[in-house]
Amino acid sequence: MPTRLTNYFLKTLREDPSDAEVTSHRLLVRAGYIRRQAPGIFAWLPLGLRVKAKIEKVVREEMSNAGAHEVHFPALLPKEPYEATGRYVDYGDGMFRLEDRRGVGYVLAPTHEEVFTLLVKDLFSSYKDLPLSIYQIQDKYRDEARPRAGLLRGREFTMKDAYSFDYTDAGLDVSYQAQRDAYERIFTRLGLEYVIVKADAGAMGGSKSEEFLHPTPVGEDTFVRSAGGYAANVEAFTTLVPEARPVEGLAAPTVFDSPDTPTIQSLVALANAEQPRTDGREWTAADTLKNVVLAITQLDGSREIVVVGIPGDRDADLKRAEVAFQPAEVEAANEDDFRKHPGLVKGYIGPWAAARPGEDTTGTAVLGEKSSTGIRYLLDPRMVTGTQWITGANEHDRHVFGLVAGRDFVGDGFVEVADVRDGDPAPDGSGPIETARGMEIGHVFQLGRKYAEALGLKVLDENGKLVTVTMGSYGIGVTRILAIIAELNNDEKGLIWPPAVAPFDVYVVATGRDAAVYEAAERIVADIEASGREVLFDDRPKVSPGVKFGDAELIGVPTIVIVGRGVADGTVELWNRATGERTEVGLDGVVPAL
RNA sequence: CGGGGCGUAGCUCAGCUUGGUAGAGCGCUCGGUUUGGGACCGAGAGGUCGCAGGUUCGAAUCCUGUCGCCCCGACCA
Repeated sequence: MPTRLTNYFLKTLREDPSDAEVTSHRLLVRAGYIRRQAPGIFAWLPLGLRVKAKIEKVVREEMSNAGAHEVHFPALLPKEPYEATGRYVDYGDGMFRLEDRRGVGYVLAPTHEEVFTLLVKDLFSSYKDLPLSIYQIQDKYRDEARPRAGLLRGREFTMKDAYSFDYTDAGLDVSYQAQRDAYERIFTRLGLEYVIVKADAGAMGGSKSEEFLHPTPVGEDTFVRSAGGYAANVEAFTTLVPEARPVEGLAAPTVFDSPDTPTIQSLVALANAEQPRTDGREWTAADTLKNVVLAITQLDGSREIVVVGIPGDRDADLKRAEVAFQPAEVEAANEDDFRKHPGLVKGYIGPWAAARPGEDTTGTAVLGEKSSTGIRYLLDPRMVTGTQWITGANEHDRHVFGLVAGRDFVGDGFVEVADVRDGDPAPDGSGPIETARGMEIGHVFQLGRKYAEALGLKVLDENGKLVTVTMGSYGIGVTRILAIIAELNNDEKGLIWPPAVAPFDVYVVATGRDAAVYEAAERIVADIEASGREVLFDDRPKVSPGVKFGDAELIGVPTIVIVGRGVADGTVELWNRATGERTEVGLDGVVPAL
């Protein structure tokens, strides 16, 4: 049966909804695909549900090709499994938690690793049962601090999440690769440009992780790539570490007066005036060591002050810092923190100080484990042994020249906190990188044994030994993909769906009030349906042609058939929504022309 | 959580500065005309002006509080 507009649940809006800003949100609401229920939560209307189903169909076919089997879990789950893996706490405010009438705790699942693991544990106990890949397409819940941009970042969203179970690392590699390949096929079929980047495993835990990012200026992720093929999320980017250099023969550090040097620039200018280099080049900000004081708050609420040393020409990137210190929260130290640590002379912080302030050039460590302050000191990876730096002398209006890493100061370790720039070298030697923005549309993880360990998922191997299963988890944001496709395919008149995901194949418009037109339209609709295509039929009487054409364009079905004044001459028009091209065909010529 | 904006009819908004008991366009209902680009005429239905308190003879309008929504930032697998 054709879907007729006279009895469809659809109402288009003439004006943009006032609460929608981004294009996809605006058009999906205006064209009657979705309706907002609460911030970041949407109802799906018949048209929207159809598009969602088309995307899910592609995902299901490729999951099947990858050997994964579909299951379905509740979204409402007991909290215990999440407590067992620590995520009940680790997830923080991002997880919806609730209680039943007896006070028993539940969660609305943000992802389903725990319950998939427990289900496999329930049923499988032998290596002969593995490998196994199972998935579901289910709504996920995350209490986002600020949902925005309609479907692009909601609190409820549909996700395909797959999980693989292996008993060897090699097996996990194979399962991981199968999902990764499936993702490439899915995004290709959906016509979505993507970049696969090295990612940070984040709260999911585990080791190897890659993200599929759709490059777009409005994306929330920054990633880097080199011409030589390196690609990584900026949070997972690692610095190319220079070779250590010999310390022998390097001059001792010298302390100098440096009044009125509140900025790195003013310090560099002073350095060039006071102690110009002898090798012909000038001092630059990259020769200075900037010591940034961070406050790290662990999940249990304890607060620690950490100093990170980075090249003076760079800023600390708090997102990268969050990754480096996760799951702790990171912020810049406040005045209170400085009061509690008088050993840090604000504005003149350095890892080293002259033994007798204001005088000699023998010194002592100020930062790091065996230092006077005992404050943890982490260094940028570029600060290898033998590099020399200009930095604060821990005295007001005093700096120090020629402080040698590995000799005058030693960090408690290295940390990737400095910001990443266009032109930085890729860590694999594939050349300079450039940065770009992207929106995460898929993520593949090798979880390893974290979840199986925590929940006790073990199987007997060939030797009768109990081994812990190793897992992968693989997510695709179905509703986010839908929004991105809408974002990419539209014009000032409305949506323009790619055929693979369009809610219908053909949109038939009957115009005029001649009964013969409607009879002809009925026959054409029946013909098209008989050819196996889905038809949305605008059979509304008493609606003017302008309204009908406007709705057809807004809704965005790829092919529109106009049955109207041409019927008298035995013709109708085929209208290509994407190109705007219209062609006349005979009444019986519609199906062959499609 | 910080900054900004907004809550008035189903939708998009005006009215608020200067207090006098609520409007427009679209949509909806009925009758008629119209039918290839969001038609027209006529008659209607529809609103505790987010909520609570206060000032006042009188509050959509002024004051206080509160709730909600949107945007930017922080945050976010």
